[in-house]
Amino acid sequence: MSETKKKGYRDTLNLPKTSFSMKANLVQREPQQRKAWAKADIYSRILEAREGAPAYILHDGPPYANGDIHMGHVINKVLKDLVVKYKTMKGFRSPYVPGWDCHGLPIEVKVMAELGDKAHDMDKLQIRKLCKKYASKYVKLQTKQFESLAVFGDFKNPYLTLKPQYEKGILEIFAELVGNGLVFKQLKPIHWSIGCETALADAELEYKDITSSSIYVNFQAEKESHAKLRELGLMKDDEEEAYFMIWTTTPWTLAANLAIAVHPRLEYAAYHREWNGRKSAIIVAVERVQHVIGVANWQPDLGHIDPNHVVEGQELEGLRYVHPFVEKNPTDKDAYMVVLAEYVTTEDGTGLVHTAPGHGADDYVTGQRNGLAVYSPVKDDGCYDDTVPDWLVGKNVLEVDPQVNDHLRSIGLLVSEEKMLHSYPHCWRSKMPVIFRATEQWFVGVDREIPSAGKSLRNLALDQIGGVKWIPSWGEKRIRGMLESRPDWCISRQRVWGLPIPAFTNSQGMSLLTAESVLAVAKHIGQKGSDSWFTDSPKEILGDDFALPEGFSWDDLDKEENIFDVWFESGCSWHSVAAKAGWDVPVDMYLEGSDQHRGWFQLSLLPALGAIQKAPFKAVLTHGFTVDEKGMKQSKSLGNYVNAMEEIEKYGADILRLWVASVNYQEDVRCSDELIGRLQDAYRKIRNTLRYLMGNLDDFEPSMVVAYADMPAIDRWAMEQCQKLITRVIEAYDAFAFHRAFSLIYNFCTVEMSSIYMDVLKDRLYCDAKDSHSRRSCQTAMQSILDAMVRLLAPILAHTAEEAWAAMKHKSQDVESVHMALMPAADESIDWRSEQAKWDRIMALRDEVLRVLEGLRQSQQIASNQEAQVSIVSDDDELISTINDFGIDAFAALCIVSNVTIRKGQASSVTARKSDNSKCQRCWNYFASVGDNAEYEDLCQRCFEVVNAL
RNA sequence: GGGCCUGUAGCUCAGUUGGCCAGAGCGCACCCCUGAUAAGGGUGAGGUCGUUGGUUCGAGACCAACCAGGCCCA
Repeated sequence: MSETKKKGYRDTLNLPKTSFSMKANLVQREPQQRKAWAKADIYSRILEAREGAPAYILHDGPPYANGDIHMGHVINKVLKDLVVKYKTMKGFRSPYVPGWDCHGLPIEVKVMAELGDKAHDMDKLQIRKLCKKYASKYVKLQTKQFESLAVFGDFKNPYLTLKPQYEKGILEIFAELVGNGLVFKQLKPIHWSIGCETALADAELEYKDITSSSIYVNFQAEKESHAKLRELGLMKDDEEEAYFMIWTTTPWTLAANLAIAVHPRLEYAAYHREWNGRKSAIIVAVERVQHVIGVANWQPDLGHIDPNHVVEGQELEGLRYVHPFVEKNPTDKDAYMVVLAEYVTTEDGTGLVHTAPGHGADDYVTGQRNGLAVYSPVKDDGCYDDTVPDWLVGKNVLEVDPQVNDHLRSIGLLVSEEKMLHSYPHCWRSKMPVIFRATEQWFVGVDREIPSAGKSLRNLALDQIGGVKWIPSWGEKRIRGMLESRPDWCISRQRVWGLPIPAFTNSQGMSLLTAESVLAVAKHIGQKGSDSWFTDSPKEILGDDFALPEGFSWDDLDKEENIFDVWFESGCSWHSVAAKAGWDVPVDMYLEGSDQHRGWFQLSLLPALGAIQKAPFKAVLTHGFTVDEKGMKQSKSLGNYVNAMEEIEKYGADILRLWVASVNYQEDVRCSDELIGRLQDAYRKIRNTLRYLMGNLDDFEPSMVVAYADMPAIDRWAMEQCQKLITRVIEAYDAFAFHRAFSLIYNFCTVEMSSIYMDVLKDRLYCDAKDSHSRRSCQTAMQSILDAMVRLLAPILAHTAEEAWAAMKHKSQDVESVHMALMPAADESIDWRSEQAKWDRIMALRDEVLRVLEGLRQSQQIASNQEAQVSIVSDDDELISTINDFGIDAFAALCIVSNVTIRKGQASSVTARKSDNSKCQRCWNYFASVGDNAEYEDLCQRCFEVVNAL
């Protein structure tokens, strides 16, 4: 036999042939695909294809229009796109309108920083114009970046919170809240950013560790309270001076101290001490005495408490003290007395809490309860006003602690000073520590009853979140906790880049803010945009025909200078976007990172409940954050930051999409270049599986289909596995468990297809006659599997599935894009469930055979499995009949060996050895029939027949 | 400090209401094929199930504490 003749048989084989290349070249190929999609306006075409179909609305939460996208955006947008693409393929009309949050501090701060000193010469409108330009720039940039991930959506008409029509929608909702009596103005301590000179929302705070001055200060009891103190046994001696000792980490707030709070049921006592000839009785909580002695560094033998004179806090109520350095009460209300508060603890401090109602949330509540003023002697810039002692006037409160401490020390009231490291809120933009400061702010009250609902916002929210589907389910617990404890929503900001709060005031300080006035403003701003608030007169804004309420006149009307919290703006998107697009509210799904329980989810819920008494969403899906490969927070400064665009440009969008689909997004997602790069292996396996299927279907036509019942058993097995795959993957998609869908498909490619079916099939596909029943049978199975797989993969591998769909010669549906196709449905007539046990036995025996063959290979007795013949002895009748039913030759083919025998015996065993037969030079099997035909003595009978017929 | 969440092989994931020696795929090591070839196949080695207690006849699964990490808040 000459070499040339040997090689000659190659041409008689049916080898794979396909235009679907093995190399993906994603980085080059994907942009072309996207260009083609854009040209065909795929997004619109898909929606047209679903005209009249039931809707599934995933309403986009607007990212902030600032900076390049990061891995968090990638996860978020890809997950959204997976949902939309899947629901579309399930037959829903699923429009996706992306949005951007365009107003707000980050942009304004950035613009101001870029302007530097020039900012002083510019008016609000000029600055707003630059802000708009800035936001628009990033909307454009991020649009490109999102589109490069193959996210399908109406990127030509996104929703932007700065658009007049969007702004109008916000004001319409605001009008509802005003009409329901939920909006009010109040002097209240709020988080104030000195750096940005504005109030901050909770969501705008970042907690960082800082070192503060922790001081213990004696407040001297007033003389008029001595009698009561003696009565309580807290003062014993006429020569004694009595003190209340407080502890604070914000010495600068002492200037605004108006009271001392004690817990009504905690025990307090006087610590009697004599030092330098002076006697003092220092009142502290009993539990804190030892601690105080420690920090004050007092010699224990110089003092004591009297265990017979321990009193409850409530007995101290009303006792008065002298402010350590403010000579005269600067407020018009009572001050400088002991009050009661439940929140006082003995975890730290002295059990007596310095209370400044203008500088703390708890303090404010306590102050209100006790008739104290909301005194906040700090100006916008963080400096004291002139109501404080001269030595403090004009000083910056963030720098003044040492001076306050020195002063207290000089007058002998500072007991102890130490440094303490603790977590403290900072402004997310200026990065400076935030202070609590009382200012006039607009609020949405969460505990005010809505007349039509008979419930407060808080109660409505708590009632309704149970009706929302939270994915994962603990989302409900999380938002419930937040709703239970959240304060009134401070919606005003003292900045320029945003939507103005549409209120007017007159010179008497009366506010004009009614549902009607807000709607009038809404109409104006809807036409002219929010810039018009700054340019137009109240009359122009409200309209000539607006009837001013009593007490107001056109010549005495000023426009409010505050703008809305951006969260209020984005929180109205369900109305400004969803409702206005004609979608049913509540929409089907909101999908964001888990931080949005406090952010967008909650701050969309509240306006919706306030306006329409309904939650804006039926389901809320949350995902975790990206962390580095060790599970640590990612940050640029730590150097564990993954640049999203670099990853996309390096690997291609489908790899990133595959990565997103492969991880369990409910937890934090570990992310690094290496981790993403590993998905290339999975991608290649999947791609090659598709390629192999396509390669062997080149000559297959729908007319050649073989009925399931007429198929050889192994083909039926493949069909069964395919139905199982479809069933499981659809289940996974329906549960939004994309990582399960991924792993099912990937394992199917690796095990059922590559390792088993496609390997086993080679002999039939390549060597059987081209149009033989056996070949057409497995091609039928392969066609069916390919068609199902491409569609199951389409939401994830958006580009690759499209490429495959285009390369397929035949497909189940006549649609131009795989993304318009419908998801496959399992064929219920194929009962894979009851066949499973049988196949498990067969495959287990196959595994055993393969192990034995590996032994032969290791000892160099065989190279390929085809060289072997196998003998199986079993004591298991059921197994023997299972194999015989399957067919002993079919089982040999399944193991890719040339011959298998099976017989009953006492002890079970699998043995193998090199075949006695000669090798067929065409199919490489070692069959007994090789040499039977004189014309082709190097062929087996099957190959002889095939070759002879050519 | 509080609320919510997470911690199973190097990686990504399974482990139903507690019950046989803890699974898969990838990766890795070794081997084979060269008619899926910048492919394909086989075998194998990898785990104190974060730690420590407890409940139970029996716990990766239940409880507690702790450790590590994340988000949100104070």
